[in-house]
Amino acid sequence: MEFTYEYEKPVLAVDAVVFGFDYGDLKILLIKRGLEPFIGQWALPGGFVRKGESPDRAVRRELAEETGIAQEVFLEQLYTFGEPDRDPRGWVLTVAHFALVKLSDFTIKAATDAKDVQWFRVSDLPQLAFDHAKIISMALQRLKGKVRYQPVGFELLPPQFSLTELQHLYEALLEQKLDKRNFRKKILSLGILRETGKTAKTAHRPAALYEFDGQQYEALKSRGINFEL
Amino acid sequence: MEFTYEYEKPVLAVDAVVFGFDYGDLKILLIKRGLEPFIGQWALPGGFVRKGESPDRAVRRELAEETGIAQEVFLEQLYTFGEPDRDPRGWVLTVAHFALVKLSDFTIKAATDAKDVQWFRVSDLPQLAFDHAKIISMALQRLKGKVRYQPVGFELLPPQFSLTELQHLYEALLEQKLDKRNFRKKILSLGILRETGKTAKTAHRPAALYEFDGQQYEALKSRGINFEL
DNA sequence: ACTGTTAGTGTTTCCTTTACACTATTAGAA
DNA sequence: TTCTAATAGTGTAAAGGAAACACTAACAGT
Repeated sequence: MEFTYEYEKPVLAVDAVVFGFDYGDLKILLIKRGLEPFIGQWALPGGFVRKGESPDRAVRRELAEETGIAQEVFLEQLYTFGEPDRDPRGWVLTVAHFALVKLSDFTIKAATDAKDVQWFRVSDLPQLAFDHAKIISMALQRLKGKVRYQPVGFELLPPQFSLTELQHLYEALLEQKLDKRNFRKKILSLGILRETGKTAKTAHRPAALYEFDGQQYEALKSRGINFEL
Repeated sequence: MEFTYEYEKPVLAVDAVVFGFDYGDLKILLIKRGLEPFIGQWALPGGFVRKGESPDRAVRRELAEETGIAQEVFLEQLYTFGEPDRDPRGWVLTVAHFALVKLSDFTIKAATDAKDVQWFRVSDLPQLAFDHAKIISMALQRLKGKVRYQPVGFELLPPQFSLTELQHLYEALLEQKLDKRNFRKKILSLGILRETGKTAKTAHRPAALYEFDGQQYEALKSRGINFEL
């Protein structure tokens, strides 16, 4: 650090807004703080970055430690919050991320250790520590924007799903009802879905289950889509 | 800093990718480094964040100091680069921003002090210090994406401009030729332009000059546009 | 077999996007 | 003063994509 010794340094933290989708509701994973400040309040999962670690790696480590999310998840940097007074402990900068997970993959700690890790409906969030409400609000805005030109929504669904489920997800993200026939036409025309042949078992007509065609999906993700409905 | 003393801290820097537009070319403002490391090489304007300062404020201060850009400019956070080995001095995190400026506003230091502050065509950049090439590449990608759903391009033009100039700008940003008639139809239909009545003076038929309708423009910026051409 | 419940399917209308070529206006030169 | 060079400015038709809309199909459970 030979050229920079004159500058004071901030503490570096990361946070993650983890989105999940369940029975028609968009949800966020929160943790009840066990330490001061804001002890007992709900907060985003996250923590301090260690030396030699990139923010990205730090988030993944924290997610694994705090919530049991170890597998590969969609993770993207959101924004860096650096207002000098955002943390009562002093100068703490946080690089906020947002993640999309398939709730089916893990009923995680949120089930076992259910007291301090919990899913909350986006429409029904508790009071939050720090400036985390602001972070969540920005994450939501970003997710809603993203959905229109990238097929990210799929990251939130189980490996196999019905078109109706997919439609409910988009309706939740876009906050509007969609026409069933137009939606199916559009989605199928993207060419990223494959029929599995399986059907859901229900007390009524069973829905055909679909899955992604990995390659097509990747191609489309980089090329971008125009998803206006 | 009572709860966090156990963590090593990074040095915090900011950088700005400043875009300008001039005679059909998209340009970026670079500074020749006067200090080690990378002395004598071109780099993005930027510097260290001081305690009590937000990254946003730090960028504006650095821009004023290093390039003379004092006025209000469009400035947005781009991405935070935190790879542990990105700076030979040690752990230096940078919050990169991108800015759009009207070249007409200031022939700034880039003219007077021309040796160490200079505009470079995006298509013709020199070798860059640190990971600044990567930062620029991301800024370009972001700008190109943004142009499609926000009328940001206007930030790069002088207060009054002809439709042809505007079209050239969009062609440079989107990297494709546009049809003149369709372009004009689309732009005018947005309702954010106002004819000034003035004309450019040239050696041929003079073009009508337009300016923005401030309110309409703001409304549209927040609502977003769908600018596909 | 009947009921309740959700899955699944096509067509028409409208609007937006695209493709396309000639006339108008000025400065400057002859 | 006329002519030339250079860019500004203008409309329409065809095609493609989005939007609106209602009924039949399949299953579980009674």
